[in-house]
Amino acid sequence: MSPRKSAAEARATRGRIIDRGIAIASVEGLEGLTIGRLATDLGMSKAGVLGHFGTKETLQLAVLEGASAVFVRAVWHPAEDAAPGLPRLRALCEAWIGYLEHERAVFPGGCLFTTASVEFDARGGRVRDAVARLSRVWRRRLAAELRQAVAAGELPADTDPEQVTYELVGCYLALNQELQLLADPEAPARTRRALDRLLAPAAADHSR
Amino acid sequence: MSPRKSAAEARATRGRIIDRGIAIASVEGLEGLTIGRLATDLGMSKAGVLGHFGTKETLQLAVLEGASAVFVRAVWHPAEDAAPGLPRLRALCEAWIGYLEHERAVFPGGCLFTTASVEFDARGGRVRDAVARLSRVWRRRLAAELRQAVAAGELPADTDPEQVTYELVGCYLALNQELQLLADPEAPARTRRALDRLLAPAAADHSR
DNA sequence: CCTACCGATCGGTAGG
DNA sequence: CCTACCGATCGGTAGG
Repeated sequence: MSPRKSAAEARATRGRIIDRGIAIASVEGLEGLTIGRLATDLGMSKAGVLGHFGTKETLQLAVLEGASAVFVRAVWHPAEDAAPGLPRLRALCEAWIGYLEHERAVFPGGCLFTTASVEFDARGGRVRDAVARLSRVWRRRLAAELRQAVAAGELPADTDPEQVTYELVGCYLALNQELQLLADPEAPARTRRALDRLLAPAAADHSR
Repeated sequence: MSPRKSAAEARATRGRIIDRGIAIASVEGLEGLTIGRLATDLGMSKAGVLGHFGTKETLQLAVLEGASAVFVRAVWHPAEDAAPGLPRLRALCEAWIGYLEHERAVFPGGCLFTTASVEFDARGGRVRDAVARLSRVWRRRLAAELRQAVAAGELPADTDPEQVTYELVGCYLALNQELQLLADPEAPARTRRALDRLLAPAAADHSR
């Protein structure tokens, strides 16, 4: 017997559903993502789409997980080769700008985490919990890298990692808004200027 | 004949619809705001609700306008008495924090403009245009006040008003996220620390 | 993976 | 402002 193709094919179909779901949810939100729309886009029946997930909530969680993988690939992986501390922080922040500016094919409506964060921030449920968890994980990553930069003497000793993390997140929320809502081409340059100040090396601290 | 009450009553009903609509849209978004939900909440029929607006889009625009009036009353009016320039900027920013932190009765799901901005940033149409316009008006207000503070020598002469406006907006987007999604009680304090740096008086520029 | 179907709800209209 | 209704679409199920 040749190996059954159905299991691998099912996995491939599931991947196609998730990729399309990410694109739709980026524009319409995770609630605006409907099973009927997915089925039409993919040339499938609604039951065929839903069969892979069972419920819409499970589909939403799978789409969120898929988007997380995209974020890791686009922002985290390119920075992994940089030295820990400030060099890696700068690499992460530059990749983060590129992710918001250029991943239009994957996220035509902008960063799905920003969309989902605002969409679910006043609700309960597993999707909201997953969004909050991903947000906390990313903030902890940034704070850990900031602590390492402080310990290495690359950032001023009185730097508050949580404070800088908060300001970094704010910069990227503003960048997403200027790119998506206001279509302002100067937004990436403004983000880089803000980063230059937030991540100014310790040696330059008293000179500005 | 006594003056007809119906016109005044109709206006009062319209106001009740908008107030309830703001609260619902703050949680569910302007698309998630449905005429049926509004009718149920207000003990009216769907046709009775829709009759005041004609279409859902007009209802959404009216709710947005109502939210704008709330924002002006909560953030702009309290700062009007402050002196132009840096004092008014600081008053605006402090009222802005209070607006996000305490207006839970009006906006149980957080700032409606943040919600609507993300919800419509990948769409076309009149609602998206209105959201973008309100966002631009507020940014211009902040930039004008910043220019005045620079001209008065209250902020360093090399301050870029658009740059600081961008960073201010980012701070408040991050504050909204930390309050709504992460329920972090330290968020207002972090915002104030960021403001102290962004709006540091010119005289203190070389001392930090 | 499909067809065929379910009750609920959507925005909106007719007519009063 | 109401009742009564429209076609479309929602998430989900039965049965294959």
